[in-house]
Amino acid sequence: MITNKNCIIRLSRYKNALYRLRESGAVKVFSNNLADAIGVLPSQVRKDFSFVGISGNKRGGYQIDVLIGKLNSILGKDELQKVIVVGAGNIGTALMKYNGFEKEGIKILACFDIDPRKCRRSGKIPVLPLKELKDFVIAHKIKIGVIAVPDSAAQAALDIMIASGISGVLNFAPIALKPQREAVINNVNLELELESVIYFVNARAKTERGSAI
Amino acid sequence: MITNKNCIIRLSRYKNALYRLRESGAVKVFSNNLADAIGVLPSQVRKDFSFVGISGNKRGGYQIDVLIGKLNSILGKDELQKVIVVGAGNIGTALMKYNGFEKEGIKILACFDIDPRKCRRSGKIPVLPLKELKDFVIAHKIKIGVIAVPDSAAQAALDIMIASGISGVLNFAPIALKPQREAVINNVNLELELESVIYFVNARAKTERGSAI
DNA sequence: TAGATTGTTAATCGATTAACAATC
DNA sequence: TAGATTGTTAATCGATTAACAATC
Repeated sequence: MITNKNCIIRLSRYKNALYRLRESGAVKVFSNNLADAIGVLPSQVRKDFSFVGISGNKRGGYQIDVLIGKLNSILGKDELQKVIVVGAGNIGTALMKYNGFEKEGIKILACFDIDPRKCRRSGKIPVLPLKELKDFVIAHKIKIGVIAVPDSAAQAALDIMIASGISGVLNFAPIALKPQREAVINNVNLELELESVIYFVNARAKTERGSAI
Repeated sequence: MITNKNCIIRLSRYKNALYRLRESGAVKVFSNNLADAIGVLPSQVRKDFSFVGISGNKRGGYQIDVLIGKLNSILGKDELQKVIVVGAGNIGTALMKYNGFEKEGIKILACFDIDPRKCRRSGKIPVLPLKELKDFVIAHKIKIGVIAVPDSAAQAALDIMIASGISGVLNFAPIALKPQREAVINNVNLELELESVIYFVNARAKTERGSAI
């Protein structure tokens, strides 16, 4: 099994590039085309494919249709991926309104919030009371959830999610979560992402000033 | 100069942990305390400090106050970091409403949108017409910007930003951007982050089914 | 066949971890 | 002094890149 997150993300990028290539009329593709398309080396492409057991034709490259099919299967696009969001705040709402998930076969079935004033049963994606999370997740056999609650509520949210059978979490709370049993947790910390940009810009500015002397 | 983004992110985490330690009354700290606090090895802590020229006292650890000061200086917290956001959609709005930036010395001065209906001069953070971006960025000497516009508008947004003097960008558009001159670009792709969780959950499920046979 | 491309093995690179001499 | 901790050097690890035999 692959454990390299970068590899998975590249597989997604290959797939997106392949859709564009197919639309422009291409039928087959070589590792160097794909490499150019996403900005890596051809050997990286072949290595990634080798990791996940994708093979092409010596000298003949890869059939785009076949390749898209294989990548979709590997990335879990064969079936609809059902997701819930916990926390109907800014980030949670942004995710619910985001249109890009549908075309990727990802469907946010519901959002949950502890604040009854934020709950709305009507609407394309219902916002339900947190209490209902467990039954909902079990009923819909949901495995993936997003945590978009304040820091102080994040661990409790995770505990409920895990207890309900969720085993993969995308976490936006800037806090280290401890799952009660093994789970996939992917942390996205927007503050740190912005801080890292700030650091590198400032560092560059300092270096340039320094070297100008 | 450090080029390792992970290292910078750890420095931020050390700093946050140090604030907590100081609040609980601690005055000095050892590399293993910090390591425990953020979940890395003590040698990683010392290595990171060595990268950025932070030194402590042999046998005496590090003075928390001094250490916080040094980290803040390295991370650019000495001065207010002024940031603009381009795109007043879901993500842009979520960032504007997010309260965590202020305590980190990050201030979103304004948001810009091409759609005049989204513009509001009043309000804590004004939403201004995109046309005004250049003058605003020059007038306020802004170096950092966030791209939160749809894919199709992202490259144009970057071009305007770069032309206005911005040299660091946090980009939420799921597209590869090409800066017209050298710039720091940090891409956050929420879709890929979620897809990677989905992959690892599915992969684990498959492996477990496989190994159960 | 000659030439091009894959798939895999080997080399490189960068980051993390371990080890340990210096020293407080 | 003996013991503990730093700071740095060396070893390890994992991922990326290069090289090349296999082969279409």
